[in-house]
Amino acid sequence: MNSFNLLKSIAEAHPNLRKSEQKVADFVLENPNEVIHMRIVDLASEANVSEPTVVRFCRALNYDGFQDFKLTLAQGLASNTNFEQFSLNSKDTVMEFKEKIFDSMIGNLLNIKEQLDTETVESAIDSLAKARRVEFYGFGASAPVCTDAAHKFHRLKVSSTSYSDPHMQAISAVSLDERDVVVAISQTGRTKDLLHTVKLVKDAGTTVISLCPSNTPLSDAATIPIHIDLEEDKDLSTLMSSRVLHLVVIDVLAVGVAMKLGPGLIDHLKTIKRSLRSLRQNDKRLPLRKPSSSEEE
Amino acid sequence: MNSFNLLKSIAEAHPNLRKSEQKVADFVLENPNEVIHMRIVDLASEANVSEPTVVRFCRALNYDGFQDFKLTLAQGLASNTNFEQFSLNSKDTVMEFKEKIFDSMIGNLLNIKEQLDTETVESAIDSLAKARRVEFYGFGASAPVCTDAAHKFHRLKVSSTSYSDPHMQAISAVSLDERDVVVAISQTGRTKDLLHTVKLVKDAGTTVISLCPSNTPLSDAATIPIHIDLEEDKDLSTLMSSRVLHLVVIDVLAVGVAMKLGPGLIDHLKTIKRSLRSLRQNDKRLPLRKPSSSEEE
DNA sequence: CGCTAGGTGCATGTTATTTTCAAATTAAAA
DNA sequence: TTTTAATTTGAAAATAACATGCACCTAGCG
Repeated sequence: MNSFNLLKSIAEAHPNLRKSEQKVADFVLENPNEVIHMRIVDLASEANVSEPTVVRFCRALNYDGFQDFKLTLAQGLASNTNFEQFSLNSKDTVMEFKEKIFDSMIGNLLNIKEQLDTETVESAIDSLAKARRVEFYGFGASAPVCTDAAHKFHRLKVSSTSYSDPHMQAISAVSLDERDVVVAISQTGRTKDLLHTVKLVKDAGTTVISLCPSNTPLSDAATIPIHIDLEEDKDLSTLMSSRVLHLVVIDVLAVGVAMKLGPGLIDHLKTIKRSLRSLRQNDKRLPLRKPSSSEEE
Repeated sequence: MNSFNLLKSIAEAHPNLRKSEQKVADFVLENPNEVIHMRIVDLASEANVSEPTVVRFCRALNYDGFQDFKLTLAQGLASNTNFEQFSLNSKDTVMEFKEKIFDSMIGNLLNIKEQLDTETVESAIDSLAKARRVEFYGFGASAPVCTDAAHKFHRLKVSSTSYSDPHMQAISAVSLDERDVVVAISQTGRTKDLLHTVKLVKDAGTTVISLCPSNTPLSDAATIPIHIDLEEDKDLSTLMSSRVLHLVVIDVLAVGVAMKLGPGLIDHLKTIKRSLRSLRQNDKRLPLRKPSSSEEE
């Protein structure tokens, strides 16, 4: 992902560059799309510097040379289909904010994909796979995430429930012990009631996996903290993205558990849909549909 | 997007190429990521052909020369970070399936972003903005989506509820009329109970927005059908993606409604978090945190 | 069997990139 | 202010990469 931020990193490095190198930097920042088709001579003359300076500029940014730089730039521009944070203007058309919302979602997914620590996820999967019971706790916007998670783990034949009521959580919490696992989900990592419940279950020796930003009370309290750090909230981005990110991370956990418990289970996720088929309405006039491409509602 | 299909187009052109050019093609197809950092000499020797052949190969594919080809290839690879459908092998490492799950999610988002019909979305937003009450109906995996949606619309001061119990749906359904809107969410578009409820509310003149695949009974029954068609289910992809896609589409609707009801509401989505602050735990030893970057749970 | 056309690689020419080194500029000290 | 050292910059040469012309080879056809 170093290419992803190339332009940004040029801008950052800008002050540390030499005067004539800055000229190059300026030109590149202004016309990145031209640059990738330019030869070093062209770029040098356009930026009013000599060719060696261009090379030095590339080296200063830790590239092997001009070619390497150009290649990386090209990649950056291609991948960088601005999956950036968005900010909504009240005069955006539907088309525009639709794009913005999707792009920012995608950008956040890309970030978390990079960020997600594999080892932490592995140990989370381990403990989930061994658990006697799994409970998901979360409030507000995280409540539906918990429901969904419990639903998913159920299919893996893992005994699981979700609670978004602090009393229910507390009641359930005291019945858990070291054989169980709690997954605490929070966008803030600072919800008092959730922290309270987590303290309860930790006292009983239960493993607590957290899904929340790092350096938060919840993250600190968890046995296995999975950090979900979004970029600073530009507008509504955080609001919308976190729950989706939580869902996707839970998908990763679920698949991991499924694979651990036996390859058959992966199929089990799929086969359940058959038992649900009777709940479905087939098209009346059409011949029988091809094996449905869908699954449980 | 011509770069997007570069590898594919090489494969297509393959039979039309000369024998030695095919050797080049084969090598490129097998090691695209190496190629972009190779010099023409390396590629030539790796593919066991001469350098001119490599150039001819590039020309045959309508590029100016080797450089041009390499650049385009690099771009293609960058954008094309195979956001393709995945298929899980039971021997995948955590790292591997993590990537697969995220990539397939991103791929699906990109697809739906393209696919989502702006006009349909606009009219959905219109009716939602005018509605007296909005109700979200869905079962199984779609139930949490409904809860989340209701939650979100609540913040827009739109009176909304979600039901994932067929009886509750039916009871509530008969109380609606043409001033109300129902959003029916389904991954299959064929859930009998949901179809039944939809029939009830349609009889009362209520607008029904559906989120489900096209050409399904639900989609046909809806007043405003929003089509969510995923690629044929490769493994678990559909299973995991649809609910996330539904959530994101609902985000789009919610933002649209917020913008329609008045720009203040966009802020309202954000300001609610203040009222929730008291539910949070601040770090005990640290000075007061900077204005929290988070929001309601 | 020989001829022709298309395909291939060698060797060379051309162009682009990198390095070297000296000039110039700037900063620092006297 | 002048001198000196250090850093920055560009000119030119060297190197490496790429493209092209041409000759050779192979295969297909008469």
